[in-house]
Amino acid sequence: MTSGCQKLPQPASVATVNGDHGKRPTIYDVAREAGVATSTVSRALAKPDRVNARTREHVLEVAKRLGYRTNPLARALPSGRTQTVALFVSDVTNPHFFGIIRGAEQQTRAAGCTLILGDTEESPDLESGNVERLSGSVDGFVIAASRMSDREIRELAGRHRLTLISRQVEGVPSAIVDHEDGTRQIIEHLASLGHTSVVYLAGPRRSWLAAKRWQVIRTTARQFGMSATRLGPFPPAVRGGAAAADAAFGHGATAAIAHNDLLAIGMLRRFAARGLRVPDDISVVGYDDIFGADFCSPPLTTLAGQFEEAGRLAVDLLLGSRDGHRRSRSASQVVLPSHLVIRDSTGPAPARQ
Amino acid sequence: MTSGCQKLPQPASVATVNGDHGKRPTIYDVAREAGVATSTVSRALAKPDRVNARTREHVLEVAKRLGYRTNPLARALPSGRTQTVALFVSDVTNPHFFGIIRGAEQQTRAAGCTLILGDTEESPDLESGNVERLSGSVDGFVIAASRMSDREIRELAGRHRLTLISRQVEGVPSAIVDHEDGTRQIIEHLASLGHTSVVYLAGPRRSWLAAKRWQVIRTTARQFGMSATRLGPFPPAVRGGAAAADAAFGHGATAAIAHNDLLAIGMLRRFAARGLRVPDDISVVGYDDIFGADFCSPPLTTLAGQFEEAGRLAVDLLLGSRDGHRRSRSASQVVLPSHLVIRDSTGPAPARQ
DNA sequence: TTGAAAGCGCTAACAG
DNA sequence: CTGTTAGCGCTTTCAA
Repeated sequence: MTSGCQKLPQPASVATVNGDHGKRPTIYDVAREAGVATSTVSRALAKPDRVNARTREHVLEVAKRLGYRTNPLARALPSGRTQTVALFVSDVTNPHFFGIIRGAEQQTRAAGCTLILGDTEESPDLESGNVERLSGSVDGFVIAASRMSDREIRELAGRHRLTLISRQVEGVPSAIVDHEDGTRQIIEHLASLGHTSVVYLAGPRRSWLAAKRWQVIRTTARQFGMSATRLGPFPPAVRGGAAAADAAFGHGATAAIAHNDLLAIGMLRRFAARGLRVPDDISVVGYDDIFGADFCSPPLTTLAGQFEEAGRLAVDLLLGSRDGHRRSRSASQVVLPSHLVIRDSTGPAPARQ
Repeated sequence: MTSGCQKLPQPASVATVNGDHGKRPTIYDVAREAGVATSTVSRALAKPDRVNARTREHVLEVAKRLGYRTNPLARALPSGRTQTVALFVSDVTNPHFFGIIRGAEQQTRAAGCTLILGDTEESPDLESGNVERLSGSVDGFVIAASRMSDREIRELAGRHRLTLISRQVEGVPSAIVDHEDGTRQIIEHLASLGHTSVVYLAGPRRSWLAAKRWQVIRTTARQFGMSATRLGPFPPAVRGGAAAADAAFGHGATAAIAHNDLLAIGMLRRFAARGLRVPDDISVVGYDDIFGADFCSPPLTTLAGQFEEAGRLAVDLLLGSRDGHRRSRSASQVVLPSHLVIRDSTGPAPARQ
């Protein structure tokens, strides 16, 4: 199973290009060439101000001449600091994570570190398994839309540096987009259009977001005198849309809130295929404002948020650049604003027949 | 600049959870506890068949009891093998790369390795810079849609293990989707619809694909008695579509081939905004069949390919699992089949006025 | 300010 | 089959 990574033929022309017998020069080579001790080379490279200016210049010059490149592994061994951060998402092909990935990548790079990306395929076991596997080669973890239980997360956070995206667990730093307030906005929007009955097409059973959203939909709907029903769970992907659409239609609601845009887009397609008009017959709302939400038919009303910023923040929290000073008792739980983007998939409730 | 990754506060309750003073047990701990030498522990872990069955059992049992986890850094230092592969894409937010990323991730994991993802932002310098930076922490590189020159790539391939996706360079292993034949299919399709004049909305100047495609469009169009014009370059993103659409319309062609689906979708939107009908007034074709190509308006005719497989293959080629035996003189250059997906954005050429 | 030397945790000869 | 002993390349006391 792990055999694939064993035999690695050398690059074709290694000897041709690299003069030094194909081996990278080490600080020993530099030290010898420069006539100083290895520790001096190490200092000149890592903490330039703790070395005489002239020797530093000299060492650096020699290092450059020899084409010296510091070996990150060797550097990491004593310190344990790998300058690497791992990001796990539940599905790399879900456009929802694009912004998160991009933001995390940017911030990681800005901090001089490297990002490792993992796909956990909606599986809590793959999440914890990956953490264990990479623990040791990574300085910390960012988990987006974790499917683990609060207990598992807290346990993991106790043993590893860990921050969360789109998930809140007490005592664990996190960055989320305000979907509670956002969900309220959705209900208000639907209420203002005269809808009195709404269904929520739920996401995965283990999704914390799905639970939270349903909770807010339920209580807010009640405030507005609307009936609310939860259907599902459905896979949070376009392919889940057919079943979701049929369920929503079967229920007879005039408005449907899908767990995410992928599901909503899938529903749109199914409605079209069945000859139902959106929003005339039924209104549809999604979450995330993903790529495509603006050009599907009809363009989707959806809750947008700063997910790229969430990615950046999560990395910041992990590396301590932002919350470093005020490390209060409770871990920082950042909530980013969200706003409802109203497009054409929502409209006035159809007149009661 | 690299300060962000320095100070890393320990996880909150490390002492609470971890009995051993918060330090991970090493093979020394296991060896002492098991009453054997460290080398025996090492063997029991790494090459189980080179150790007495009973001692192995014992060692493994002790290791588990102590919660031993092998330190990948320490393991990698002597061997230089990090069990890690880096994948660079020119833009992480381009859905085109989803399949590639997913395929590469899968195959890497299947080989017991870990994938590092990098965004090179369309910059050849970032590509080579990233390679240099990660060289040493990675066993090899996969670069998708490289913007480097052939010379640079060859030079890099000489010093590092490297495979390419969507790019062919002599002597460097690669996996591409057959866009030459695919482009031919596109032209044939347009010709069969009666189009006699086609424009190619070109991708980035440094894009090898863009150059290749134009070349095939040009020669094939001639064979079919069509006129072909290249316009651009345009940014290969939705936002590039407005300029591309205007240019295509201004040119007066009845068919437009966009460098990729992102650009094509952007064009579709611009045409709609300007009141032009697709395909009645102008036909539009894209490349990649990305997420969204099937539900934009109108759904896009585009060239589809097995990009996920390309991702898998590139990793395979890198790790040597597939081409290991037949390491012939010329590096393997795999070409995957492509096929034209005909949707509603192409139609009969408008009658000549 | 610089050098000598002892590791970081694991692997790989080389003996036994 | 198992133990001893060097390293891998870099950092880091501790002296000088």
